[in-house]
Amino acid sequence: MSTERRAPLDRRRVADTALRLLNDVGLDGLTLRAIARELDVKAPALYWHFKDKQALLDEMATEMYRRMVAEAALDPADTWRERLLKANRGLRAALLGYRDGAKVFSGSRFIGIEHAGPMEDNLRLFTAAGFTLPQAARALTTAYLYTLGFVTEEQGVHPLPGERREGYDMDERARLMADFPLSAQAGAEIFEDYDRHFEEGLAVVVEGIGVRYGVS
Amino acid sequence: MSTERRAPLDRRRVADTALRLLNDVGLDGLTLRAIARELDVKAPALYWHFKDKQALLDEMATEMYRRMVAEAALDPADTWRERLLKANRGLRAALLGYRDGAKVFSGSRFIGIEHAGPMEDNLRLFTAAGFTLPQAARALTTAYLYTLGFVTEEQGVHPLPGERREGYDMDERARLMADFPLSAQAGAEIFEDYDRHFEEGLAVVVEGIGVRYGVS
DNA sequence: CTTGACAATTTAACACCGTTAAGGAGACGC
DNA sequence: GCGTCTCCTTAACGGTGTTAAATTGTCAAG
Repeated sequence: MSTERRAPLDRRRVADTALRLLNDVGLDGLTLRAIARELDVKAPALYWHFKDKQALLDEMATEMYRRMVAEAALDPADTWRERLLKANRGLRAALLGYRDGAKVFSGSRFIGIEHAGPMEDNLRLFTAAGFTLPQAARALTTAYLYTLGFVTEEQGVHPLPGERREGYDMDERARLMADFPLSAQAGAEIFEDYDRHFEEGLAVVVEGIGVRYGVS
Repeated sequence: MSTERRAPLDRRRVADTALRLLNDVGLDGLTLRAIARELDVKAPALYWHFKDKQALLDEMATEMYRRMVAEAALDPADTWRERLLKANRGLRAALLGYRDGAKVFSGSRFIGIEHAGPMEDNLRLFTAAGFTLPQAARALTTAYLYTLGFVTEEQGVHPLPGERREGYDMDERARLMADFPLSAQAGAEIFEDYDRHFEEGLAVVVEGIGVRYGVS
């Protein structure tokens, strides 16, 4: 008689399912009822594991971070430049892995202290390379904020890699911009090849860090 | 008998009222019913002027932009460095002027082409300074994305200048971080003096642009 | 004047949302 | 066999964005 009882939920499993669902329905469609349905459970059951929806989103962001660090094995022999590039490329890739990933990430806070380990590694590497601690913190944060801003805008245009959001009619745009030739030309380029543009901006930031803090 | 009829609404007045209300109630509290109440009108009336709530938010973002450019009179004699600094300081100040300003701004799109004028000015100034057009576009965008990322995070901690959001208990943080001395020390500094940190990161970006594109 | 068209708004309703309160089923120690 | 604790369900509440239909005021044409 199939008295098999489903294993009880836990925070990680809920967050995992919610992250999977996120790619189908987006942040707007990510309702507690939809998540619960996916878990074969009713919505209020989630309140046993999370005090409110924000707590669930926090767990999701934390889970995203866990997967990110699990994927990018940091090489202790990295130069600070390599580390900065790898970390921010990895961050972008992780965020792009989920629809509205950047919004979820930047709208939430990590639970626990799991982020402190990699952070400590990075700070140690940077201070060893000649940065003072405040400089190291500023360098890492500045690059982090650039990446977050970049992906947030990117996902406004490309909800998932490959997909393009409606409302970006390039032909109409060109017509409206007739009186602004530079903007028209620049804009046409800006909305394409995000990979290259990300690298370009990241290189600018890295270069700026090296120059401003006198570290090579 | 006071047959005075209220002047009919228009998009700008609605956006203006909504922006004023935003500072009181935040993005979550900014409901159509609340905006309508403020305008002495019922919620569905707003649908005569906007096709949906996102269209209203787009108008709000556009209005924010209008006020920003109105405030920062651009000097055509600026060097590209001065222009980049002024523009991004102005952007940050404008976003900080509204609770959740960065979220509203980056979650919306401009209506019309009002942003093309200043953009054209900037591109002209940069190309005249020796940048190629793609370089100019990348330089401006990179700084813009840094600023947007910065203020987004900043407003996560300080909803309005001066106010501090709950849930950032620094003492408890210090205790949890006992095993990560560098992170603990860096974090303590990161969460303070946003003005200085913004300038620091912006200087890094500007410096990087100058070096990478070989313009001084 | 009356009539009709049009703009701007209200009233009423819908489906859905996050969240809470109360209770029930099963497992476990005493 | 009984109480306790965990985990979940059922039912409900107030609030949300949004739509359809009816209503009011304005103004031009006949």
